[in-house]
Amino acid sequence: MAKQIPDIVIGRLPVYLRALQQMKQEGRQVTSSQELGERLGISAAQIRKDLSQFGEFGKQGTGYNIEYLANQVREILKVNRSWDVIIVGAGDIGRALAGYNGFSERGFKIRGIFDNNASLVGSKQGEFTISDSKTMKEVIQTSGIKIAMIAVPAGHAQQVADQLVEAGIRAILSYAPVNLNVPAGVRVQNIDPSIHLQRMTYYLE
Amino acid sequence: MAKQIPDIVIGRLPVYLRALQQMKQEGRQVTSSQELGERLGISAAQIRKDLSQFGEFGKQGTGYNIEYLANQVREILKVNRSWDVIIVGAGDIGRALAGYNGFSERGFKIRGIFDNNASLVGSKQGEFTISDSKTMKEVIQTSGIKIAMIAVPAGHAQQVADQLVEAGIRAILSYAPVNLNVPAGVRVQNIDPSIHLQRMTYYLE
DNA sequence: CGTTTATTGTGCAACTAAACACAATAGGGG
DNA sequence: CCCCTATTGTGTTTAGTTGCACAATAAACG
Repeated sequence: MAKQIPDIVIGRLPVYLRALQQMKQEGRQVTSSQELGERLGISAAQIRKDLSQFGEFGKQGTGYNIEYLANQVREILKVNRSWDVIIVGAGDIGRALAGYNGFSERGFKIRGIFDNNASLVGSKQGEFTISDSKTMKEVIQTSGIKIAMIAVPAGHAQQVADQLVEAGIRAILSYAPVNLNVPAGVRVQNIDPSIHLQRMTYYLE
Repeated sequence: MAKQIPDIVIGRLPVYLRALQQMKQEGRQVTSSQELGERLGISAAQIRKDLSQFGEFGKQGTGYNIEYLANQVREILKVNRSWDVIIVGAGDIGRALAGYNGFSERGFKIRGIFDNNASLVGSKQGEFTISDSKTMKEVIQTSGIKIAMIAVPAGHAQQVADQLVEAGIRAILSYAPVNLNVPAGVRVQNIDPSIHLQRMTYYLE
């Protein structure tokens, strides 16, 4: 088996990719580890070493072709294709996620939004109709969906996560401000604005 | 000067605090590094070592008093008081943030929401009235606000960040999917759902 | 009041990550 | 075609982080 890549390296690749996509949109053709590093506040050596884990993508003296490198990183991250995603919870956050058009160009397609509140089920939310949570499992399994975003109140999140995992979900992005416990093999990422803010207050004043 | 605490340790403290607050709400009085670690998927030794950077908060044989430890962590993170925060951008995300009641019990108070779209200015958003971005600087300076959340389109985020920093903001939580460049002494945290999702797809399939 | 159990705080060892520094070399200019 | 400049990929070194293991000790129990 190939050498195990550190997760911290994987975590930086999406940031590199976002910067490359932006450079491309600016009409740029090539860049260097140094320029990329300056934009991102990361050392050039680290960028080179991260990329070298996966192959040789640059040219000495010249740097990296932006489009080529972006495609290589997409391939590494497996976002050179489109992943189906569902949203659970049609409150403010769920609806904001459903209305966000940034997913498609980054490798994701929203396939549905679910809620267990009967008064919301059936109503339109942008291009989506809110579905009953009871139908979630069937949708996940018939479409083979592997990724879900949880946007339900903290008190329901663990129960929702359990249902999702049981239905076959393998990656969860949770907006609920609680720690989720999931079996090995299921990945979880958390977004909790208070946590992010508290991480900065230590340094203030 | 006291020993420099690693940022990675600071980053775990809010997670510990959230778990402690939850335990308290469950009516619990004491816990141990082991129990906390199991809940959070972190080794007990790491939790003990992290906390030991700041003092001795536990009792051998017994563990930690939950309320006491939570208060100590709040003090370390400087969230044993309330920080004023403003929101810039009154789109879906800005409005969801304005309507979220989770901030107050975690040390933050939303002081205003700003947008430069004249057709939004003046309209009510929950308990807040959307203000014109032109008035932002004055509000920041007269109230001495240090923290802002950016929820504007990617193309405007850098410019908004520049204005905020110039007005005196020292910590920014950005929901815009771009890298912000800020001077030393200003902290930035980014929330970009695509980045979080792309960090997981590597491990799928 | 001694024994047992649980659990902390920490020195040290092991591991992981970042930075340094340089040989190799692509491409441009004369 | 040779020299110069820019820049990669990587071996080595340095720095940072985590885990191990245990002495110290608090509390419970008989």
